[in-house]
Amino acid sequence: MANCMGFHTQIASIVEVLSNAFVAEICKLVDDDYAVFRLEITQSQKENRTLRRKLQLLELKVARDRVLASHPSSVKILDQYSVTARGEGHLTGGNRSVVKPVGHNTWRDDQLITVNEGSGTSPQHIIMIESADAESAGPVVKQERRRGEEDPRHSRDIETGVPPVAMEDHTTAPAQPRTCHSIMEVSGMLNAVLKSETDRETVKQRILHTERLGCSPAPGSEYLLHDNPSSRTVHSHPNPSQPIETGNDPSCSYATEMDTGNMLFGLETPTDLSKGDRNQYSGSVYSEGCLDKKGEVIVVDEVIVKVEGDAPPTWNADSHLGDEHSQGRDFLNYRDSLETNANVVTPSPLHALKDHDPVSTSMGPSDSHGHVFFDQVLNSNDMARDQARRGGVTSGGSKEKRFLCMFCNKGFSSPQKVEIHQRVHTGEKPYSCTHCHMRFTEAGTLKRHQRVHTGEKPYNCPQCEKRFSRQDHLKMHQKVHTGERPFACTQCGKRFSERSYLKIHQQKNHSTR
DNA sequence: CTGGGGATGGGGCCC
DNA sequence: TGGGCCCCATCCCCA
Repeated sequence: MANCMGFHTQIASIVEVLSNAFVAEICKLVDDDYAVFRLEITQSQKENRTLRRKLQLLELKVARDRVLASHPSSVKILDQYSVTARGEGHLTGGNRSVVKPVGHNTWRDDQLITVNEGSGTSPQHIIMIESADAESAGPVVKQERRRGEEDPRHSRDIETGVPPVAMEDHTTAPAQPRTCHSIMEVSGMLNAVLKSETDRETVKQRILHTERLGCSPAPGSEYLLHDNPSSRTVHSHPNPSQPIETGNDPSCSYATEMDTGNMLFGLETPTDLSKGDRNQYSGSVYSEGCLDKKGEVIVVDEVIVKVEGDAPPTWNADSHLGDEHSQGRDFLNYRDSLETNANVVTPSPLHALKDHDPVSTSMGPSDSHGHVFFDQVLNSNDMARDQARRGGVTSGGSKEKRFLCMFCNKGFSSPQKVEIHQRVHTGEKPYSCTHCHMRFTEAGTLKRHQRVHTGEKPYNCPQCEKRFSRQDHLKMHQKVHTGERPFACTQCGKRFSERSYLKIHQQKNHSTR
């Protein structure tokens, strides 16, 4: 019996040893395969980066060709294949960008946009704007981007003249907000260099944070960019008082820090946080196809093309509209129209702003050449259309609208209104429904929504006793009884009670595409 | 199956 | 702040 027990003990120990060896072998195999797999992933990522660079190069060439074709004498394009050595005071790491000081709020001939890519091996491109009359050339938007080596999502930065301490190591500090940078220098219209910061905080909805960097608006500018105090954060610059390389420019300095990671161009949808959200931004949040401002400066990825005179802007939509989201179609149409008629400024819905923009026109004669830049935040052509149909950016109110949206420059009469409006761009939705996952930008919208849950329908049709939760729906419904069909199809004359019906009808029956 | 049309709900803005 | 208004997208029903 004792022998039997000992035998069993030996058997058990042998089985254990064998099983351990087996497990160890499996682990080894898994580790080996994992290493191979990781190696393959790394190689694939490298290939992706290489292809991406090639794609960018092609895009740049296309853009350059277009610019040269339209303005052979006014644009000088340089290719820079070497990384300029930077001094101690500059950012290190081989992937910084430098913004030349803006001396007099105007773009001078000798001012370069230098975009240095990290490896120093990929071609660099500088478009040097030559203006026959730089002082009158109007505002110029310069935008810089930096693409890092490890992860482009974390790699955008600006040359601020401060030590690189501000850079965050996102790989070692994942809790840190991901911060990417770009800069828009706006000179002319606001006499200001704008700096805003997109700071992907975990708090709330990745609200764009903005801060003003220690400069007051130029004396000539009576308009203020509203800085939402609720979303203001401390900038990561170690020395906030240290100005950006703007020299003694009395203008106001902002920088826009963008996360380029999860998007081609723009921000992630803010409703990523609430994945179930059926959000209208879902189709438009990546849409960069909104030219909020008139003008002749086109940002083409890493290239800034300034188009002078009344010549139409040319831009490379392919690099940004790969998915052709619905909201970007206007831009594609816009580009198409430009390509087919290179000398006519197409009456794009975006250009509608141009003619109805009291802000722009009130900026003084120096703004005769306005801006065209992509609102890289939640830019929606719907907004542009809204603005256009409401008569422009400041849409004709009698009140003075001194408080400008930092994203689209639309004017509002109070900072609170700007704050609410800016939620359009930031995606902030502070009001959440207690009955469902829906979130809203305004309290009134939430209240209205909650009737869905309560079933409250205070508006009843006097003709049919049908009840509605909203008055505008009742009003719409009453067209059924009145037979009112104010929207007529221009092609076939068919009339509809709602504009959206007409639109659908035209899309289905008279669409040219 | 398709298009028209009604209903519904969210977004945004003005007052 | 809330009401009103308009826009838009979507769902559903019906001819």
